[in-house]
Amino acid sequence: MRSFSSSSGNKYHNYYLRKRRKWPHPIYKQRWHQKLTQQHAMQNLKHQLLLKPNSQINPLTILINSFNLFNSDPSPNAYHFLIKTLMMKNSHHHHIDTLLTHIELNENFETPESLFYDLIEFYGEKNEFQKAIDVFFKVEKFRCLPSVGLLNCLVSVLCKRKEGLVIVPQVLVKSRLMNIRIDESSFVVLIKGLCRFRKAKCAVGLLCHMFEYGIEIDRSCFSLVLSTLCRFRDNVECGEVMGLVEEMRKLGFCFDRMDYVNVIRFLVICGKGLDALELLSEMKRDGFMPDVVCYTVVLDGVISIGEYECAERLFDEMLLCGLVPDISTYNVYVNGLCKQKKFDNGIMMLSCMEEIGCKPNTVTYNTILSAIYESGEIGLANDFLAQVRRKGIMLNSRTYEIMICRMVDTDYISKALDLLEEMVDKRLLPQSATFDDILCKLCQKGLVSKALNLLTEMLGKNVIPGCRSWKALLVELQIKHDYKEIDFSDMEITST
DNA sequence: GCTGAGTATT
Repeated sequence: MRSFSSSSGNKYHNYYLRKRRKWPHPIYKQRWHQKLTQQHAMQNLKHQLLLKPNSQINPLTILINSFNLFNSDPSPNAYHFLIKTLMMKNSHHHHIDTLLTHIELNENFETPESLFYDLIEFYGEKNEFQKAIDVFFKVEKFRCLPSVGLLNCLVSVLCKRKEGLVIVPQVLVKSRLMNIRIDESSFVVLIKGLCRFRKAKCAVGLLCHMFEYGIEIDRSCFSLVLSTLCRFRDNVECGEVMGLVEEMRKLGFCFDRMDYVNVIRFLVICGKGLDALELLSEMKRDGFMPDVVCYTVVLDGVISIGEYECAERLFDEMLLCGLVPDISTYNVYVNGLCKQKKFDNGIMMLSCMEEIGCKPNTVTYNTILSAIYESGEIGLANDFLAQVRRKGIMLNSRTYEIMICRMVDTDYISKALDLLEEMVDKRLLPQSATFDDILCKLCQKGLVSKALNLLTEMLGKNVIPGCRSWKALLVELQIKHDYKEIDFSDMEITST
């Protein structure tokens, strides 16, 4: 009772009366009737399509007949439905054009934009970009007023492939004739497309344009461009990348945690460990607490440029912050010790790591092993290797490659051959470079028949040498024999 | 609230 007399109840009551007065009974009823017949016709259409899915009858005829049966005109929805059905059938695509021509010339309804969204995406998936573009520029002939959303749909379809991306500027220029105002979302689509193809520099250009035209720039867009810039460089020098980054910051882009990490990693890759360290400080000042991964990246950066004291300080700082170094952090740290030839400290670190529950892995052992080999202390290297083997640590292909490389360098070719065999027996695939090292050495020493034997054996195990080997073999064989006399028959390559 | 897309051997 109370709700009936409430103001909201009255409002609805009045509204209902108004509606009834505005639309007299008969028309209302007529509309309702029209809707119902269209529904029946639609059902009939669906039934017909289901009944004869591979019918040779023109789908347009089926459509018209279905609606004629109920004394009604085909609705835009019916066309849309039929076209969508045809899209799903590979052999029926050619009927789509017939239907479109019919809508264009023989119908007079305003075609819903959703049909064109579907069409553009459909042609996009088939990589028929020109057809997608044609559809877009013809929508007005279908009495449809295209929105910026449809343009964005077309642009995003084009941005899926490089050959589409290059047509986008022309499409945008032409779309101005249709009175479509591109907005923030259009720029986002474009920037995403550019970043997909690593065109970070162009993307920065677009950001600047957006800024000039006062279009609001979403920070995720900035972040995407930044990470693309840092990851793929777009053939740009480190300094130029940093210049672009600076430009973005001038446009008002504030780094968040991940943005800092991306730029820091980039600086490390460029060999600018100290700049990375500086940015780490800035990150902290900005209120972002670096995590273990971030510290590890910077630690790696300063170690690779030989700033070992810096590295020590950074490591301590990380511990003071309460962060727990992980295996990668320790590996980077051990690498630093090894670079300083502090092998004993490195080996001591192994037991420390065990104690604190961060077991060294193959990377840790490889780091130490290869550093000792490199230093020329073969005795120490062999002792260490024996220790590692005793512990039952799994050696990986990298370990073998370190050892083989060293044996080849120090002319212990038979030892290298043993290691290669052991490696292959353990089903570890040597890189072609490692195989090349041995083969070239054999050729160099004039042991061509041995090289050929090894080649045959390895090819049998599906290990393929690189071009360095082939070159060395050909050179050697050419010197010793006439080219045509060589019998390659037992070295036939069956797989590549 | 938020953390994500990021780390180690040449």
